[in-house]
Amino acid sequence: MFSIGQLSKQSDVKVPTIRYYEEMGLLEAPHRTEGNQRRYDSAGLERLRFIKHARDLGFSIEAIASLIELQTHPDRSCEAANSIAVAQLADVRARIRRLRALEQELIRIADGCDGLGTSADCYVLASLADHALCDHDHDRRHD
Amino acid sequence: MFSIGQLSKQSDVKVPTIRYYEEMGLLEAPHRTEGNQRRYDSAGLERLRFIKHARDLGFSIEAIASLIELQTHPDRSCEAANSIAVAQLADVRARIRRLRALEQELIRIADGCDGLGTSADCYVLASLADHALCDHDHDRRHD
DNA sequence: TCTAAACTCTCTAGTGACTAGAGATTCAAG
DNA sequence: CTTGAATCTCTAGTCACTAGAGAGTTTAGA
Repeated sequence: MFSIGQLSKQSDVKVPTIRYYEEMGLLEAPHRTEGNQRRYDSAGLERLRFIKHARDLGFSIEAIASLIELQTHPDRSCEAANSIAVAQLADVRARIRRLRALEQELIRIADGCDGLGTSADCYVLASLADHALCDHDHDRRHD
Repeated sequence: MFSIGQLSKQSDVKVPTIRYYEEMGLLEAPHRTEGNQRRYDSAGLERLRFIKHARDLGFSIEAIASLIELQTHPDRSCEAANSIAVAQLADVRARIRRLRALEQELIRIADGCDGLGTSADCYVLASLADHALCDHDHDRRHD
């Protein structure tokens, strides 16, 4: 039996975050002591590690909830799990593409300025002021 | 003279976002009509485009505030502007690195599952449950 | 057994950069 | 002068936490 603090250490998830996951329905509410403190068993730890790993891979809480749903029904098809993973991969790849475009743009901007002049003729500031100095458009939504 | 709606169209920034930028101190509070509506001049539009462009490049509101500070003091050294841009570039590159690691991991996970089996022996779920199936560690903070 | 330190409880509020909506007012076109 | 679109302020919601207050509980040592 673990206290929430012990669970936190074993899983590398902070205590308030564990309570948050419980509130979000990702973690089952564990037993309580007479004094109302949470006590977890190893199943709880396993579940938390699953959540942590999925969060580290960038899955949303919602996606994780779906994955857990599947996990608790071993007889179901894993089609849904597969498509969640594939969607996550596509999302990561789209972010990488956008960030690479930003990287190019920022290289151009940063290289144009050595930081030695005055801000009146700073290429960084000029580039931001005048979109025409850009090579191409850039969208938002890169994070 | 533009209304906030016209400014919005010219800049491709939504109306509530313009008001938000004003509240955050990025945009000067413009003149008002007798009926209390905002009226902007072309300087306001220019400023807003600067902000939009910087946001598109991923600069934080705080970083943009610093850049604007510099912009309004043309005699100052642009060292700070340069280092903000360089820091932003470093940040983008760090994110790309993390996302690439995630991409590899997700490829491995998604490839291990064709979606045809049951969730009991789904490689996606197994991978998430058992961190040992991973090639390496992955951090959070990728977005 | 007592005490003190460490831990845990619930609750509220804050983060960043917006977005959504209510309800009231103002503007511009016909 | 009317009507409909635009604008105003204000509050609350988003996501995934994080921080802090103030009260109660557990545990290790004396």
